[in-house]
Amino acid sequence: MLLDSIRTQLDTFSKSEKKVALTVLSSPSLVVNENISALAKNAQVSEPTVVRFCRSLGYDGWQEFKLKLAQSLALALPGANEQPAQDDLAADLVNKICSRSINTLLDLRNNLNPEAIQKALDILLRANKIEFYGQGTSGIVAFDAQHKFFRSGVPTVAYADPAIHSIAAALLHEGDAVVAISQRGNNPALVRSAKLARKGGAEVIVLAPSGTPLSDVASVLIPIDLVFNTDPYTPISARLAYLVVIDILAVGLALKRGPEFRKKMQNAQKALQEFDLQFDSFIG
Amino acid sequence: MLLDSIRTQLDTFSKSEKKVALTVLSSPSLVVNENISALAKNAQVSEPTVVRFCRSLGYDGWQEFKLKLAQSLALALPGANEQPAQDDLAADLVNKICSRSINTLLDLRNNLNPEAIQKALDILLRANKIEFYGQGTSGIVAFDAQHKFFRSGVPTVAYADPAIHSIAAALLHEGDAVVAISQRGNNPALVRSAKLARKGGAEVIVLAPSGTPLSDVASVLIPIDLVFNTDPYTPISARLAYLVVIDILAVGLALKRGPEFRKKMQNAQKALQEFDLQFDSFIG
DNA sequence: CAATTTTTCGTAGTAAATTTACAGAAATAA
DNA sequence: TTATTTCTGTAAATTTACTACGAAAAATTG
Repeated sequence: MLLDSIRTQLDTFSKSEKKVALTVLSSPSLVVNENISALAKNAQVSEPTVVRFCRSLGYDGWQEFKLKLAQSLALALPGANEQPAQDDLAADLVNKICSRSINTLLDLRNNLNPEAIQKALDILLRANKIEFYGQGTSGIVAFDAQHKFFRSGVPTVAYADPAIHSIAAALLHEGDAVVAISQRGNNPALVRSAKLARKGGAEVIVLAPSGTPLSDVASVLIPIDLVFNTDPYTPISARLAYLVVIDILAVGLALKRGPEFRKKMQNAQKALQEFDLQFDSFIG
Repeated sequence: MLLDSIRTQLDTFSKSEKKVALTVLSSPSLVVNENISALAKNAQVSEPTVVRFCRSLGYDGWQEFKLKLAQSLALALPGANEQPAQDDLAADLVNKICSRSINTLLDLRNNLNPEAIQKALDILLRANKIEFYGQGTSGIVAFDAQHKFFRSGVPTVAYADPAIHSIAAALLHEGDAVVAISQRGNNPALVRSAKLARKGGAEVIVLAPSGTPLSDVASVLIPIDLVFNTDPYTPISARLAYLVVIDILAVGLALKRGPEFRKKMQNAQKALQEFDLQFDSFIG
């Protein structure tokens, strides 16, 4: 969600740009229906400042920003932005959380940069070894990634412990790749490990919001600009976006590797089935 | 859908306007990304004709039309409107996998049984202790669940090892709850542990496809009937559905527990932030 | 079939909106 | 303080969208 992304980056803006940001957040639909001078007037800044604000967010200018905002607002499914209330029936809960998750992915689909994916895939394809680093929720994403890449026969590990991944990072060489995952992008241990990895000559693919400390040390940044919402009632649906990006990378790599991979994958499937059968007879 | 509306009105347009209409229909995204003169050139008409075309559709002019079209496209699933560029692997990949994931969740929203959720929540609310069992991919889901429920102050553990969870299951009593997660629903170890748990008096919530061995031993079944696709190129997006169901349960439980929970959650957030700061100064 | 009216459409010009260039102001560092 | 960098607004330039008008084409009528 674009608005979330603005909210997250609020502190990275300058004083005047922040005025613009707050105006946009307080009445986004007004922004979509008006032109740049109306917004400038509303935010009590000059028009160029509005343009600079748009650029800070990574857009070409006002035009593109307005368009993306309009799209983002259009995606807001009914109920998706409402907080589930206490007396909600289960049905309502199901609706709201599903809708919110769907929104997150719709948003991802519209904003995920294919070029970044392409670059990341190039690195992964050449890598001798792939390591996934993440902590907390992102640690789970890291393990999921490891699980998925491992199945396709690529040598991978995942670390969720800061002490461990900093050691691991120091041992990397040229030709190795790290995928650093963080939903807030400001985990100091992770930033440090990413730096270490790069110093050793490894490539670092970062999955994090743009404009964060972690994103700055990336060889390739895959920006995921969704809010890390601290409201406890809000499910951290951003995590879904991360998982889908991992899916994309895993499938992309598999496709690039071609038939060799397919065979390995089938073997893995087969091994799993045989295990089940054996186990079945074992336990009776 | 705006494009459909253009298609139906095709015959009401004049000759030149029809050219515009056909151009828009053949590559809508081009229209959204370009300006009026690009479209005019592409359709081989003059710019005012494009404006007239927009007016014929009932819009104020090009600006409004473009905005509405962009919104309309944001909502539509891609592939329906455009031919995916053959050489652009990354963009295609992003689209396909996102769309597939979105469809999975749309499907979930339509089919998830709220009554089952309600029953599961009742059990979880009463539970003294909650254990999550799952293996392989579902093991990651289990850990994710543990992570989420743990944060809300509910005593929970997650096991992904069959040997371990069968021991754990044997130790459960009345008042305890197990959430057994399986994407195929036929993992013998998991079925066995579920049976053990029930024998000890614990309630077992099952997340699995209906009609599977695991679903038969459930106190409450939350059926997730999505295809377990064995095609190695297909990401197992069913996993997303499981994660969202976990979200629903976690949020639902949090809501039922009310403000007491909210406080605990805030404390957890605070602890995390303080840890970051400490760690920051520690590593310099 | 010619004359007239109506509709369609492009050229050229206008108005508006967005963006750039630049310079002064504010903040930061030395 | 002074120097340097960063921010921000003014004003000018450019791009973009739109209007006015008239020519061509089509439709209507005598």
